[in-house]
Amino acid sequence: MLSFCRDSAWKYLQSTHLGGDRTYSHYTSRDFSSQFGLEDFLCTDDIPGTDEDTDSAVLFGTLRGNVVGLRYYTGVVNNNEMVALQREPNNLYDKNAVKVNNVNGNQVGHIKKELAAPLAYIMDNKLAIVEGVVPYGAKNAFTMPVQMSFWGKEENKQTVLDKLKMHGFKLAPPSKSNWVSGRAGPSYSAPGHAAVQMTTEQLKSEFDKLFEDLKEDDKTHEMEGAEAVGTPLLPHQKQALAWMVSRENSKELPLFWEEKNSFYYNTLTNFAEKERPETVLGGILADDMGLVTMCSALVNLNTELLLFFFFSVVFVISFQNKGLSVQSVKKNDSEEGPRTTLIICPLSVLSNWIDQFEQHIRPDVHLNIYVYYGPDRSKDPAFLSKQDIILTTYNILASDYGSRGDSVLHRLKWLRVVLDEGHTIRNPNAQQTKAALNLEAQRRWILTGTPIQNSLKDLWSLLSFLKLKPFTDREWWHRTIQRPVMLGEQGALRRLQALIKNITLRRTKTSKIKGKPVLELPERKIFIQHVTLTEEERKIYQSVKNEGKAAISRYFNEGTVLAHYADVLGVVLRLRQLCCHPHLCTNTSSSSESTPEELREKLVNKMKLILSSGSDEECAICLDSLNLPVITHCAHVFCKPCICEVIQSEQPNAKCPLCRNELRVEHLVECPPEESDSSIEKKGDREWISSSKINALMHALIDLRKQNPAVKCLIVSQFTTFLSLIETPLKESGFVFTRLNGSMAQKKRVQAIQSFQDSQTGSPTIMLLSLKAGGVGLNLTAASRVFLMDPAWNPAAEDQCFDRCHRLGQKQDVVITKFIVKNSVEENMLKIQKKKRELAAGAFAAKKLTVSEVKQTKINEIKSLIDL
DNA sequence: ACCGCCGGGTGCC
DNA sequence: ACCGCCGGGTGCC
Repeated sequence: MLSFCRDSAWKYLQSTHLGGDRTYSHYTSRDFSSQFGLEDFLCTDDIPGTDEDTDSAVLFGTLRGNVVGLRYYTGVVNNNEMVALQREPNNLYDKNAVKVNNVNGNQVGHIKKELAAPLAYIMDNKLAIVEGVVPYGAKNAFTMPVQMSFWGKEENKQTVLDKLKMHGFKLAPPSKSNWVSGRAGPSYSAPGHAAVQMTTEQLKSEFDKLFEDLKEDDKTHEMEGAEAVGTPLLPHQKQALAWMVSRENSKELPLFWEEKNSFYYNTLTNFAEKERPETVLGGILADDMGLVTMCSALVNLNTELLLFFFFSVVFVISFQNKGLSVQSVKKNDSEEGPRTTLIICPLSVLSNWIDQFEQHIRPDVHLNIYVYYGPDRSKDPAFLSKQDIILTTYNILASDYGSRGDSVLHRLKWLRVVLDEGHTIRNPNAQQTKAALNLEAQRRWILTGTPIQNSLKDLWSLLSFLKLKPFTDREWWHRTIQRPVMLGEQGALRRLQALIKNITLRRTKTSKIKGKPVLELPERKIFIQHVTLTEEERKIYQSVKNEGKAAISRYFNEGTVLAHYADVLGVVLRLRQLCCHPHLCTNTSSSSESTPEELREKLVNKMKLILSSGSDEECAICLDSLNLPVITHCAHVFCKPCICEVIQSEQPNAKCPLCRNELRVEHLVECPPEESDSSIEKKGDREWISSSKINALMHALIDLRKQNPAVKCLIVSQFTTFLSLIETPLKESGFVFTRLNGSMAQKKRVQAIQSFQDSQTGSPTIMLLSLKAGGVGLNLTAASRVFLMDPAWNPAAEDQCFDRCHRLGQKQDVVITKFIVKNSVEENMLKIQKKKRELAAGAFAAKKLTVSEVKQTKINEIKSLIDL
């Protein structure tokens, strides 16, 4: 049965993404490659052995032990209730102490010391995860039994068994009845009622269906927009609105809770308490139309909701009351409780929210909207709590939260917190996630196009944010849902489905309302235009390629390819740059030993290369854009706060999350004060030359202008310096253009977007856009042509970029041109992309890969990239 | 009796 | 704890 774990469906579910673990040491080559934007190309499933992932755990066996000292603690349990075992190394009486807590986190007792001794060793060395259930005797006065399950990696099994044996304990071998079910006890997994395992296909298809259109009445019911909303709502918006309003007014017990003789029981953990578990007022809006329309639609929806609560009347009344006006607002002022909605979004979407509020709220309705952003942001709680809406970004939230967690945003209580692009918080260890989870709010919403990106694990932070008991604690989520689902238990999958259904609204591009598609968009066509390098360009390309090839061949011969990954990717990066323009490739070939100052400079250069390549500006720890980037001696770039936290928590022997090299705070090199403009100018000092790609682009642009001078274009590249180089011929040919970079200040961004979207003659017809400059929300519908100057590793990133103009509001067909250099790494990238797409879309029958096979795949991909 | 046995005091880690 | 364990009291039959 366990062999199931190793097949592909399991892999699919367990994902290649980072997920919830306690240590940083499981960061794998995937994150490593993400520094170079290769994350989706290399198919880097976690390499076993570097991964502390609990999902790869198997059940070693079970053991009956005793909980003692019950009379000293207030925590109570029920028979068959799950309990948590927690190490208490600072216990005065026994450094091996292991606490036993109930689901609510209240201490029930301790594990008897004889057993605690081996347990402490096992837990401290992370040899196994130990989980407990109290089978009976819950009402005992002094001691009670506890049935323990030991889960861990196969290779640790023997150590665990030996350690226990040394202390005279022996695990009962795993048997079906006690491992299949994630449930707490026999009352829920009666023998003979054992869970049915699903086939790979079933599991995959069930998982895909998790977020499919839900046909319940409460989700197809429509609701009219508030009077205060200036624009009429589309049917799917009305639906969503109705659903959201019903969620915010819900009086229902949360899922998996039952009321039983004046107690509230959790059916997953068998936990019971007198206090009613809080109803989750909110949920997840997971419209994948998001990529096209959802920003505007959701903002619209949220405006409604905000207004709805703002006016503090039942929605139905508010739209019946045609005379709704500012007076109603006043009424709210006297009421108790928080009145402010806090919206957190990526910086790239911030201006969209502002725009949308401006566009959709009737001008005579006054809302206090404050953008909590920038160095001068007000930190006056009195002022902030008077706002109706506060907009801020994840980075601001996280940096305010800092290490002490006492920011003004965290001191205030909110009427509502809305997380836009909610998957931003999928990494439980990220500072942004921690900061978001610690906000106090009455109502909580998550907007995301991708609720589960790759893994069930991604869901935990979201549920935790929603304060869905008992999942706020990762252990209960893992024990009751995540692991049982991974193990293919049908009951668990049903529970998960019920849960998702209960709290999410999802419509897809293909969703229909009353037989009509929710959304109709103009066509989108993609053309690939091949570019041939000039002889001179080809010479340079070939020489760099040969040099790189030689180095990589050497690594192959030495068998150290994976160890030299950074260098390999560096070669690939340089080749990609050379396809665009010879000046992009600033040679950073590493030479032998050097002085600390030289080393420092080299590191700074390397960091700048990574930052300016535009290919990826993510920190592998928080998975978000780099905040105060620093580079380690092993040449990996992280947010300073993120890496400092890692170093802090792993003291004294902190290791790089990416390569496990030794790390020290004093070795971190910071990015010197921004001189991006001057560095561009420096490059400008170099005499400008064109390139084949630029020629191809200019040719197309001039042609287009002849046909229709009003057509607007996006010129997209991952390399911001390339965009700078393109500026010169644009100016020469008299194009009016604007530009949007990831690094631009908010004000400038807004300006750039507004001027581009403007339809007046004389407004810019071209926008230079860095591939990842904008989040999902960025609205550039003025453009109907896109020129993608260089292929992205991640086809999804390309699609997301195209969707910035191919979205609601686009009236014309969108034509996309991808420039691809013939006989180059770019063509190989396309091939690999295609292969990957087919693999993802096709049958899910791909065989399980062994460690060596995974490595071989990677090596093959490197080979095919540089024609080895 | 450097034992056994009795029965009171006592009780997590 | 209606247990175990500890350590003091005690001691032929």
